[in-house]
Amino acid sequence: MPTSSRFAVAVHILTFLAADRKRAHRSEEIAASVGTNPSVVRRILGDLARAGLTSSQLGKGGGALLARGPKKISLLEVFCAVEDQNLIAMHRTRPSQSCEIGRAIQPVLQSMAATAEQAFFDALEEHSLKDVARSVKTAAAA
Amino acid sequence: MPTSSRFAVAVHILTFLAADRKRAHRSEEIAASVGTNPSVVRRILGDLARAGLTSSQLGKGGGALLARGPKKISLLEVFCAVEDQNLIAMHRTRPSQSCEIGRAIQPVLQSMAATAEQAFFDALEEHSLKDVARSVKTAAAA
DNA sequence: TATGTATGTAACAAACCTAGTTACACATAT
DNA sequence: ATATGTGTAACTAGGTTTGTTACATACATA
Repeated sequence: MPTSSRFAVAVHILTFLAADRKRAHRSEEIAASVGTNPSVVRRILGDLARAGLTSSQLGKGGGALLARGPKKISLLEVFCAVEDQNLIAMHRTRPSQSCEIGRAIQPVLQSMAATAEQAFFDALEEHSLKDVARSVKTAAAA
Repeated sequence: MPTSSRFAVAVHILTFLAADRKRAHRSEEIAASVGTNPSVVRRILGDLARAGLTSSQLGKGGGALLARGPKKISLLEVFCAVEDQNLIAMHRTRPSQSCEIGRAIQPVLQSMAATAEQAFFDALEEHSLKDVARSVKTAAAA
């Protein structure tokens, strides 16, 4: 169950920045494209900056900039910057420790979940922001 | 972000059933192992039964049973039975349709998300309930 | 240096989802 | 008939996400 849309918004923001790297873009400008509030954009830009994917300039003419070329930004990096990396959650309550299954199930599940999560991450790593930007441009031209 | 623990609970329930297929197990008995309320177990058993993974018997001596051998139940089936299959959510609000990026980003993202989700599913499919049951038994013996 | 601009972040509300709880109708074995 | 156990609805409490507002701070520029 996908509860957060932060990854989608983050990729949108980065694609927006990638489309014109000549100047900084204000959160207000980006928010208009995303269809949300500038503050929401700044919140996510905060995560992206902390992950080293963007930088920001204050004051007049300021805004957000891509910190490196879109070819060098993978979707995995974006995902890790803004989303919880646990795709599979364990029990909310602790299983009975007096039951053999209750005692042993979580580590077993964790390790199997880890292989699936790793496969997911590996696939995300295959796509770069450049790929997204290119596909968007192609779709827009059609 | 993993908001639901249904998959973990479902696997726990099925592992419990797999450990003793000779008789039906009551939701109360299973709930004690999981550490939750019998009604929560019955709710998830309902999903599992709808997916054809378990069956239930009413009345005295009743309870839940595995509908087939644990070797023939993959974790992917369990996941699909109880969880939303979209690991990556799109924007909550609709992006600006007057912006090229806003118009094109979602299908592009969807298709890239689909490859990552597929990789996740493929990995889950590699593990059967039997694998889980075996690992749990091994861990319990140690 | 003063001014205007844009960010970063906190605080709060609204909407939504999950899991726990209770209750009860219905099916089934004995 | 009776006791047992499921299936499901309804409700609550708790947590999370996003939208919104507000404001201190940093920076460019005149």
